Amino acid sequence: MIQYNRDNMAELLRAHDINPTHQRIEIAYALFSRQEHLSADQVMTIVNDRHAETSKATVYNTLNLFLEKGLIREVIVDPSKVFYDPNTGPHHHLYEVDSGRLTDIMMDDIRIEGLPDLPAGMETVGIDLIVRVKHTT
Amino acid sequence: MIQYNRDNMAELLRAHDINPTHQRIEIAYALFSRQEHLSADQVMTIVNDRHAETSKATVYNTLNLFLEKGLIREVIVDPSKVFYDPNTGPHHHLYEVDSGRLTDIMMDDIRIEGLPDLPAGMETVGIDLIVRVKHTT
DNA sequence: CTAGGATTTGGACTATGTCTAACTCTCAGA
DNA sequence: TCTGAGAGTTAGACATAGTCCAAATCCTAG
Repeated sequence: MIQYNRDNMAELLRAHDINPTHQRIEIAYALFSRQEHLSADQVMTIVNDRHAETSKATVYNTLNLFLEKGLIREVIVDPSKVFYDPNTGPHHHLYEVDSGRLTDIMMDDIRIEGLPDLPAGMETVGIDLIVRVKHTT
Repeated sequence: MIQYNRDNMAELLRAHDINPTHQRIEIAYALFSRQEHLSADQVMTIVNDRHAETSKATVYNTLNLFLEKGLIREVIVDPSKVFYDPNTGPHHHLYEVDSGRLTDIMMDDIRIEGLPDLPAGMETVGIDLIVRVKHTT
């Protein structure tokens, strides 16, 4: 089990061709240390917990940079906000529609069969499987 | 093949326990006659094509009412807007990330196996499978 | 024709996310 | 040590999807 710290993060960023600045390290640390799905808003709250030091623009810039560089993945399940997922391996998602909680489903056992061939001239970017659940009251 | 017209729509609405008003009929007709995935914005443009006669508030009210009553389904693939799908049967979606086009995958042959059991006290609301593709070039 | 509930409306409002121009930081070179 | 250029950050204005609300309008039963 890897312990995440700021030094780790700097290496991780460099490995992805990202110049590791203070803000970027903090944002990466927020995501990777908790291995959770966070919205931009949540990232900003966490990073600015003690002293406000990172602006909204930087949070969005950074998350989009991380996306481009393949460091994180975005998960689109809620029309009102995007979640960012530090786990870029193949896996799927369980979304609790009433609480808004989003968790991983490990993919090892899931098989999707019978997908039709793609139209010519297209290639797959990704396959997202989202299981939406709610609490039975 | 069913021909969709305004009278059909009124019946359809009544069958779903919705009072068929002019605006609701027009909005339902826009969705069902073309069997396409439309955003709220597109619905509004279509309905107000000749003379502006339906307000933004009504479009949103109505789409949300249709959703509640199970007449249509929402498809969340793009962080910037929700699509509404008149096809409520079980099927999945193909999303062209570069063009923004969203189409159905009509295969009944798709099988998803190996899904883990749900945590106790939860029930499935729906399973969304989205295949994201882009044009090769 | 009328009253009252259902529906629609314009416009104000909220929230997520983008853009821009100014500012700051870093670091290589003199 | 100083300098300046490029990269990064910032506040705040802006864009846009969607919600909310009080007032106006539209049925429909009587």
